[in-house]
Amino acid sequence: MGSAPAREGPLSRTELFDRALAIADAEGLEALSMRRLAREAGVEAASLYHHLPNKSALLDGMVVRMRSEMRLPDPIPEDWRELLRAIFLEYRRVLAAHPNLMSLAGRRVESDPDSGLVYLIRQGFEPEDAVELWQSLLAFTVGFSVFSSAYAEGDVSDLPADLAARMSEWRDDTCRRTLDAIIRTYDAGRVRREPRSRPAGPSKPRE
Amino acid sequence: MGSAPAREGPLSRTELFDRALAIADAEGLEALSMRRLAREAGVEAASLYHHLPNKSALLDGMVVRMRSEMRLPDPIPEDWRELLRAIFLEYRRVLAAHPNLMSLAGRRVESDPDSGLVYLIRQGFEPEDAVELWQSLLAFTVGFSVFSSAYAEGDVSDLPADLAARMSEWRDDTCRRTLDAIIRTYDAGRVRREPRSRPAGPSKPRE
DNA sequence: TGGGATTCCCTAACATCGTTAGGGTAACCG
DNA sequence: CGGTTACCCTAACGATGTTAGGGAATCCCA
Repeated sequence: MGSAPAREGPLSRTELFDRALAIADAEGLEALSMRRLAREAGVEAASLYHHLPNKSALLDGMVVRMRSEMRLPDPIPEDWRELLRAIFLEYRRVLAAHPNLMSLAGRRVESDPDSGLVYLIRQGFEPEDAVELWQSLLAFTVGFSVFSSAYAEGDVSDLPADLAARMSEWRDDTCRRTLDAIIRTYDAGRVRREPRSRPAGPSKPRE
Repeated sequence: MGSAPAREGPLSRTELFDRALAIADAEGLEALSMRRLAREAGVEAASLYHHLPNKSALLDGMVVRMRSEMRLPDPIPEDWRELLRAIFLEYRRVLAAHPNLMSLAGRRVESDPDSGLVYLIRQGFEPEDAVELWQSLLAFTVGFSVFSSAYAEGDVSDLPADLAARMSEWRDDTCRRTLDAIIRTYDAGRVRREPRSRPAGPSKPRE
């Protein structure tokens, strides 16, 4: 695995994050040690501590680095429901692309991408509703991604064999279907401030 | 912290799981080492390996032990929607009671409590729908619990202060509200096999 | 009843881990 | 020119999971 044992310039934090991510992707999180990362970077382990306070900061950086891989469709969808779906399906895609990082998925880290939140509010959501919707989508997406990664794939108990098999598949369809369910329900149940865009059916009041 | 340094009988796996859970609850997962557990059990570290193949098996056992704390209301709710809600709210309660185990919450382990699945099917769910509903509820519940635990509570970026504050609260209301949203949507959208119980509105076919 | 096998614990040790202390060299800046 | 900083080094500390090998007690069967 490419590691030039002779360096020229000094290291940078982002280089370390990249290399760490590569190691974890290729061989799992438990293969990522400070010594291993140092070797890969052509440096001794102790030198890393001039760039990082500790290993936890390294993991944080990897999570941020991973999230930065999110890409949204170029003409951003006009309909906010579609946008939300795009955001969280994309989040799932990125998480699924790094299954070895799944155990870090719940790790909260500075500058979460919640600028989408203010967008929701600008779309006429009451802040309370917007927060609940955002939290729900985030929780579901992360949870679903964790389960769909092979992260400790145990046997599925003593169900009828076909059910057991189906139960260990975590399909994109299911994820999308439930994301839609959450979005639509919160759309229908929210307190409107400024009416907006399309018909959207009779908004039956919540409860 | 109760640890009788002198043993009489031999250890049992369940005793080890109990003690391990106690340690993790009290001082966090990183305080739980094989040596520490051994000391707590009045035994030397190597002896543990006569009862457990490795530490991973210990963690598995702790997860099972934790799940066994789930209790359902004694007269089991007749309405299956209410039952589902009870099951997953209870799961959340148990998870929240062991915040230090949150990073293990995604760990799949033998004999998951999916006997509820066959119950759903017996209630007239198509197996496909039942699996998707179960997976969705499970994913959301675990995800929400992970986020609501303080598991690495970072700053909440640069939102307006009130929003940021609200965003780091993960309320039971929200959990229940979204669980209901998922349950209701799958109820309305499912393919019925034997008609059952209440009116429930026109079942518009999925997609 | 005797004796081998099994159960259960021990002491020691291995490699590896995150992290810190302290020193050296080169570059930069006044 | 001289001091400070940036960056890397070697060496070591304490702790981790795990294995090897041995010893005592207990059980089971001839």
